[in-house]
Amino acid sequence: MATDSLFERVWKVAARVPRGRVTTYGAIARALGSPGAARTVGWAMRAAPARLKLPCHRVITATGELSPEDVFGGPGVQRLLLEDEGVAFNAQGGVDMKRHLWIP
DNA sequence: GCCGTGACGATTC
DNA sequence: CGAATCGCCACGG
Repeated sequence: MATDSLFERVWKVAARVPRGRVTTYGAIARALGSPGAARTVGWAMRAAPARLKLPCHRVITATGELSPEDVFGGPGVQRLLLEDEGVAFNAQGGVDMKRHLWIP
């Protein structure tokens, strides 16, 4: 363990995201000291082992857009999970980051 | 050590 | 306003 890779750091931060809140890839990357590694953060999420139980559904893009639904096992799954936690959505189908954006 | 790839981000057209 | 493009960084082969 102790793999100092960015991946593990991302997983650690993502696991700290409180319920009912969401964070962005760029925010995590920036918290890790790599503001331009937003893509790498998303990549880490995709490679995140399910056994970590990471609330990846709470990690969205800076525009409030959610991740590919296919990855969550079905369309609207991520949105349902967030709604269940009390997260509000815009008419555009995006998360209301102004109220739920959480930064490590 | 180089190339390709990718749950992004911001800018430009 | 919507779509397209470039740029960013890190990992795997």
